[in-house]
Amino acid sequence: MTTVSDGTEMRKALRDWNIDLLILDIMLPGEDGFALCRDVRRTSKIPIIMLTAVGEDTDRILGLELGADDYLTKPFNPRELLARIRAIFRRAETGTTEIVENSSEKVRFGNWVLNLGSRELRDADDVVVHLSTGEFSLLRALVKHNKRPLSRDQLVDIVRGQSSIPFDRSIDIQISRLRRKIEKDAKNPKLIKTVRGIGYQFCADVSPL
Amino acid sequence: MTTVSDGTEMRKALRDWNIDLLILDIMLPGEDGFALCRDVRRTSKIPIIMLTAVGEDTDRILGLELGADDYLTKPFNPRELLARIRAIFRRAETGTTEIVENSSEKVRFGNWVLNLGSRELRDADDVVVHLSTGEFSLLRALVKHNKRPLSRDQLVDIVRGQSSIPFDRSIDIQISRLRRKIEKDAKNPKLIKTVRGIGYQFCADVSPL
DNA sequence: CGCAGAATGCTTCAAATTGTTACAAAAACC
DNA sequence: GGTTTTTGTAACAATTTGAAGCATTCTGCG
Repeated sequence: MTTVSDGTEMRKALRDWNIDLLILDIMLPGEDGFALCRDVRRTSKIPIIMLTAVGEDTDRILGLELGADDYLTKPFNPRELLARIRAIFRRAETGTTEIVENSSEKVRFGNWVLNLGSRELRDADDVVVHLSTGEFSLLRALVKHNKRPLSRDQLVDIVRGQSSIPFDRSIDIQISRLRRKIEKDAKNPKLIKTVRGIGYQFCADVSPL
Repeated sequence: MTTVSDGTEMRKALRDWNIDLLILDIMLPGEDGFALCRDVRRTSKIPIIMLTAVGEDTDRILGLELGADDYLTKPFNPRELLARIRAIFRRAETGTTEIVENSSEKVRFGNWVLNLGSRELRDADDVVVHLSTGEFSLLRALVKHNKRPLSRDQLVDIVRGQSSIPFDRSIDIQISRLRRKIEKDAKNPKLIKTVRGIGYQFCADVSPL
């Protein structure tokens, strides 16, 4: 669970983490909840629960019209919140792609098995391929955000925990080194594809093991 | 059970002990419970129960938003506290990594058995490998915080009970000596891995015996 | 098509970080 | 007191990483 205090932080969190659900208070400093809700909806189908003040019927209606999936009146019963969250996920059972869960220790993709606990990458013959700390972090980030393009900024932020300076090409070099290790043909990458103008994207199917 | 009286002590306890569950009073000297809760959540998935004053609904909501798993209103019934603790552990049944319990005397990892009481390390043939005091402390710290990276500062603090002076490399040498004793191939460590820029991480599966 | 400009790939190299050896100080032991 | 063990310091070796810079690929346009 990530808690942020304004729209800017929210966008950053949505970008850097795999957020499954958004709970949005209407009363916020800076941009209000409605604006954020509409904004998120433009780019994402992530479930949104809006928190409204007591009995503001118009607020609820507006929120739902702007794309919220549910609303809750403050003060609310946590059990009710949990119930609504479960309900939303039941409802959205269909098209989710979040295969990689935080809890799963090993994941498989292509002919590789990546052990997230022991930081080991093994090929089909169970032979360990050594990854440096940076290579492992980068691969973990890509695998975790499987099938969605990540910008260099995002990757630097995830791997190094700081935002990148302009003209920073370090990620490109790490990608290059990683490809050399995990791609059959580094010239024709099948796992880590370049999304020109955006960044990189992990393309293989990732399944927990 | 460990009881501490402020945030600083809490962080120290969380770092130096294997805490399974945190009960956090909102009313605290210094940093308040919310700040601590959010802070803990940034680095840990440890279950948190917050203690709130009577009927402060907003407190409850805020606590849950900041990552608490449950709340309890003061004054509370001890039975209820127990029930909620059990519920949380049931709920979290899935992805817990805290295999090493405080109570277990011996642990196994790789081909080794470490007796935490008698401070003896034995190999698969039951032969004792002698560890110095420092080596044992370091190994115990790593095993206890199994699968999470520990900074040099943390390790020095745990092993020597004082914070390190800058440019202190003593931990690196101790790690090197420990690896020479417990790793099959000290050049390719499987048990104690380096996390560049962070510290060291114990990677093997640890199970109580 | 061919070209210019931009984005990306990748080699080389130096800086930063970590690993390890040798030796001395400190502590423990007898 | 003398000896052994343990631990830290200094120095050097090995590894990892990012910057510089050139090569290559892609895109839009004449």
